[in-house]
Parts: sequence; C-alpha cells; structure tokens
Amino acid sequence: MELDARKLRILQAIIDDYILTAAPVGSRTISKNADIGLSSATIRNEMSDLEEMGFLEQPHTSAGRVPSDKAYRMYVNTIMRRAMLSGEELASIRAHYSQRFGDVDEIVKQTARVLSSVTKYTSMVLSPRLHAARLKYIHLVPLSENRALLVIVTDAGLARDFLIRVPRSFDEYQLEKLSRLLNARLSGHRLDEVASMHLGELAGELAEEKGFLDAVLVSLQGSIDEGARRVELSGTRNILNFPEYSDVGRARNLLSAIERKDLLYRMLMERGDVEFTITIGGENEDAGMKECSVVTAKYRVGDEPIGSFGVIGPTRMNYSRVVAVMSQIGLSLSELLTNMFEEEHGEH
Amino acid sequence: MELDARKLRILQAIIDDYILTAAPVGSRTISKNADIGLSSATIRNEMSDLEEMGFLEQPHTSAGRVPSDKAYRMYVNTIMRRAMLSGEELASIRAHYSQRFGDVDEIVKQTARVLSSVTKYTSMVLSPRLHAARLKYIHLVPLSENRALLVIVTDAGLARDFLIRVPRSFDEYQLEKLSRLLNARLSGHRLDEVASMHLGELAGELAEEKGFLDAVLVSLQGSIDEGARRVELSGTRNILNFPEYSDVGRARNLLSAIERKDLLYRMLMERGDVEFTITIGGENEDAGMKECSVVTAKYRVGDEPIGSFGVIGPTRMNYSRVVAVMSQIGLSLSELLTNMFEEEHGEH
DNA sequence: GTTTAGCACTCGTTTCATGCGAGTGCTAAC
DNA sequence: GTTAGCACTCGCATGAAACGAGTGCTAAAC
Repeated sequence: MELDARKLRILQAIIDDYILTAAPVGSRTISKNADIGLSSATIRNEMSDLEEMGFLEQPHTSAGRVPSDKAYRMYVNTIMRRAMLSGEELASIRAHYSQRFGDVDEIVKQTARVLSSVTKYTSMVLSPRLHAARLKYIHLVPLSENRALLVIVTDAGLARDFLIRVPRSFDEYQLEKLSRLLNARLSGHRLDEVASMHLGELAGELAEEKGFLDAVLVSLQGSIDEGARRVELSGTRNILNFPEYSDVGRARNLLSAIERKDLLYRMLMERGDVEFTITIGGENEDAGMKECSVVTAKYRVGDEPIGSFGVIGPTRMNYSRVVAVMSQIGLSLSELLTNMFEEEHGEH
Repeated sequence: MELDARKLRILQAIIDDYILTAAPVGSRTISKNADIGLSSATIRNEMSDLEEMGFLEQPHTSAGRVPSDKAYRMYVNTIMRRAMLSGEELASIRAHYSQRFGDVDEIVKQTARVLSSVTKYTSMVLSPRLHAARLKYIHLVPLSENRALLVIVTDAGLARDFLIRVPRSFDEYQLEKLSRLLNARLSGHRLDEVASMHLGELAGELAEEKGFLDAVLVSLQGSIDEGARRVELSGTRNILNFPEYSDVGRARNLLSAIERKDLLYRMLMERGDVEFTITIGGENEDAGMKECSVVTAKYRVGDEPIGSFGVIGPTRMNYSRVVAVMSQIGLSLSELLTNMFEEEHGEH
C-alpha cells in the first residue's frame, strides 16, 4: 500500500488534532475539517489503511485513533513546515536577551527559563564547551602546605577552578614563579591545545617539577572534560500539565529520568553535526522517556558549535512550533555569546 | 479541657500510625495498640475531646481521624524524641562523606544527594556564605578594552568571579599593578570586612582610580551577597511517592514552589539562631507549601554557622527520624568543611 | 471504481442503586 | 470512669443499565 497525497493529508489532520486535544481522533472529526471534504466513511477506510501501515494506533476498538511514533517521525521528516513565531513571541524572546548579563552561567540559566516559558515544555541547556576557548589567565593560589587552587580564565570571561595537590617541596614563591611561567607559555592558546600539550614542550624549563606539571595538565584537561559541563533545567513542573502525565506513576518515571543529569547530558551530547535532533518516543534509550520526545539544537560562537539546548515534552508535542522557537532562541543566544566572545578577539 | 498524659499518649499513637500509613486512624486501631490498654469506646471519647481541642480532624463523619498541623506542632515541640539512627544508616552517611572532594560545590551536591536518598524526601542544601571566609587571592584579568574579570579565592578554596567594567584609561599593565596592590592590602582579611571597607582606606595610594575601585568593592560585596548563594536540590521525584500527592494538581503546586529557588532560599535563610527549624503545613508562607513541612538545620565551619540545608515532605513526615538524619549529616558535613578550612589556618 | 449513506456492533464511560464496612456517637450497664 | 452494644453515617466497591463515540461492513449512488 502506498502513502499517497490524500492519506498524507488525512494523517496530518489527525496529528494536528491530536497534538491539540490529546484525545483519540475519530473519522467524523476529520471529515468535518473543511479542506478535506470527504465523508467520515471514506476517512474510516483511509484510517484503517493508515493503521495497517503502522501510522495510527487504536487504544481499543471503538475509540478514535492515535498517531504512532512512526507517524510523528514521518511528520517531522517530511510534512512539517517550520511555524512562524508571532510578533509577541519574537519580541518576548528578544526582550529576555536584552538585559545585561554578568557571566555565561547567567545566560545559560536565562535561556533555560525563556525556553520553558515560551514552549510550556520542560527545557534544558548544556553549558558551553571550552575546547575552543582561549586561555587568558592561569594562576596557582596556594591554600595550605600541600594544596593549591588552580584558577583559569578564558577569553570569553569564563573562570574555572580546581583543587590540586602540591608537593611539600613547593613553597609559595615557587608556585608564584610557576604561575608566571604557565601564563607566559599557555595564555592565548586554545584550551584543547593546552590540555593535550606534550609535557616535553613545557618541561624543558621546568624539568624537576615534571610530576607536578602533570597534575596541572590533568586539571586543565578537566576544564574541557565533558563531565564538567552543567545541565541547567527549567519548567520541570510543566510535565504535570499534560494529560499523558496525569498518571502519577508515569509522571514519576519521567521525573526520575529528568533528575538524572547524566542522562540529559548524554541526550544533549550524542548528536552528530545536524542543527536539530528530534527523538521521538520509543527512539529514546531510557525507559522513563519512551513516552516523550526530545528536541535539541546547537548554539554557537561565531561558526563554532559550543553547546546545545533542548526541550522535553509529550510525543504529541508541537514540533513545528518548538523548532521555530528553538531556532529563534538559538539565534539570539549565539548572537549574544558571539558578541561577548568576539569582543575579546577584537583587541588582538 | 486539659491535655492530660493519657490524651497525649493516644495522640502520639495516632500520629505515629498516621505517619506510617497516611490513612485516617480509627479508634479500634489505637485500642489494639498493646501499651494503651483501653477499649475503642474510651478511645473514641478521648478522640472526640482531642478533635474539640483542635488536635485532630475528621475528613468526614465515619472516617477515622487525622492529626492537624497543631498536633504536629505539639508533637514536635513536646513529645518528640530524637530517633536513633541504625548502624547501617550511620555507616551509609559516613561512607558518602569519605570520598575525596574536589571543591565545596561538590560537597554541597553530595550532601543534597545523601539527604534525599536517606530520608526519601526532597532535600535542599544552601551553599555556604562567604562572610567569614578570608580573602586569599584577588586578581583582575583584562578581557577586552573595557572589561575585566575580577577573580577572588577564599582560604577555603572557594573561587568566585565577576565581570567588571574597566575605564578605557586603564591598560593591562595598570590592572596588573592594581591587582598586586589589592592583594597586598586585602588578602588575609575576612570578606565581610573587605566588602564594607571604607574606600578612603584604600584610596590613599590610588586616589585617581577611585571610581574604578568602587566598582571592585561592589563586586566584592556581590561575593558575600546572599543572592549569590545557590540552592542545590535533590530527590524532587520523591514527592510523587506520597499518597498526599497522588493528586496531580497538588503535586504541580508543590513542584512549582520547589522550582522557585528564591522561595527555597528564603526558607533556608529566614531563620534565627536555633539549630533546627521545623515549619509545619499552614505555617509555610507559600500557598503551594501549605500542605507540607520543611525542616532545616545549619552547618558550620568551626563554631561559625555558614550555611543550612533542609528537607521538604508531607506534614506527616517522620520528624524524629528526619531530625536524627539531619543532625548526623550536619555533623559529618561540618566536620568535613571544618577540616578543609582549618587546614588552611594551620599554616599561619 | 470510488465515495457515501446506513446500520449493526463494540466498548469505554457515566450514572445510579445497592450493599458493605470502617468508624462514629450515644446510651446504659458495669 | 470504663466498656459493651447498637443505631447511624458515609465513602467506596460492585454491578447493571443507558449512553455515545466510533468502528467496520454492505449496498447503493456517483
């Protein structure tokens, strides 16, 4: 059987209706739809075909039909047109980004907030990766006899710090000297270059401190370590607005999954080089998310993708609107960060 | 009417049972309780009295009775004995604190996790205040022509950073010089001293940079600004385990409240100098929390309270166990932080 | 051949009556 | 003061009946 134009139109109508109402869609509902112009009986035949083809499911005989994951997948891949945002929405997003931000973390938080408040789903934002950032400043602050804090600052104004063991033989003065040396040698380089830097390159002048230098490099690796990136959540409560989660057991499962930051992190990371990823229902690995969909997108500094953000909602989420909103937020966010970042390079 | 010893015993039995079962308690249930030894009829009379006194409520005629907020308040104030933790629980808590921690933020997160996993309620931990911390290191890192990052490190190894405007007249060299001066003048002092430091004290040698120095001091104030403290949450999903939140609407209200960090922050802050605070049901200000209780406690470095943590659960929470658990966690946490902190002072 | 009207049938949901049982309050006896 | 006994209340579970949204099939219409 073939999915001809008419079947497609009907399927789309069903999906549109279901996204809106969350209730199984009957043949009459569709036949009343003006731009279809077919009787309910015809629709029934078509729906029966669509069910056979795996696009529709019947919760039980004599209920209407519900789109399957396969239908959403098809919808997303071929039918969906990106929605236009209303002027208000656009203005609201822009407004949220027009304030002054103290640092990148604040921007990340704000993005999560905007995303959940505009979409009404649950949102998550992964903090930027630091690989491409350039080291601006590095310093070892002695804390006690055998511990110091390694502080680094990137050119985008992101600071990170690491507790680090110091050999007893090192005194404050030596740490200070080492800090100055590290600064001279490392600042201006990309963090991923620095982290993978061959020890020999540094050790020449600092032969006897080799072991300790090693520890410093490990910490620097930690700074671009993916594990160090945070996932900022917002709008968790929104999941309880959807009838699919009026069952507490289900809600608990999803909430448990959402609380597992490592899981969200993986969803935001494990993506190729496409702009958007849409993971629908059963396509999700985690059992708690088999009944919801996740949309993720990237944000950039200049042309370089440095992070991603996403939305979690029921499989019947309004994909086209979500994509439109995320697209706009991605733009605003990337622009903001790029300005912040480029401003630095301007001075070179 | 007076609350004599027998009424008290009966009330306690009712509360104990209700905490366990979440179901209205009937007179027969109590009369079967070995160490009461009264017939159900007698219990009924007493329960009727207790209801009249406001300690019990009846969801409807011919249901059992449910303790009121007033009963919990009385229970907490006068009847409650602190529970003993089992050896396992004690060991589990200790084990969670025996690992190596990279920094204070990690400890805060871990504390939230332990607290929710041991109590099975939702937990929150407020990050430490920095007032009493001593400034170890301060540096201005130039980012662009007119912006710099102010980085500070406390003696406990906590780093904070602030984006700051720099007058165009300042070049990198001057910033470096200023950094050195600030270090010399400020390090070793408590942050609250530094933040409230009179400008004149500093300005002497730096008269012409007065405006900029001002900005630096404002940032330093920001570091001890209460708004800068974070609330770490854990075990949010636990609220869905309780029958009182099997109603999705209620769950959503509570979840909304829990998502409002400013609210949690206030609950963790607005406390006098008592060790524990227990806020029961209607005593909570926020509407979403009128049906749950919050227990908070302090943690310290040495003798100085520097932060607090808490548990959110249904009003029928197991107060005595929660207090016992929090007491132990408070000890472990304070000990850990004190060691971290004292280690620093050891070197003076 | 496609479309549609018509109709019997299915099945979840709502409604209502009924009975059960947990629990109460009151009274009278101990 | 305590308790046994009993009538009474009321939520809840059970089951029957009616409802209605929706289906699938058939036969007629286009």
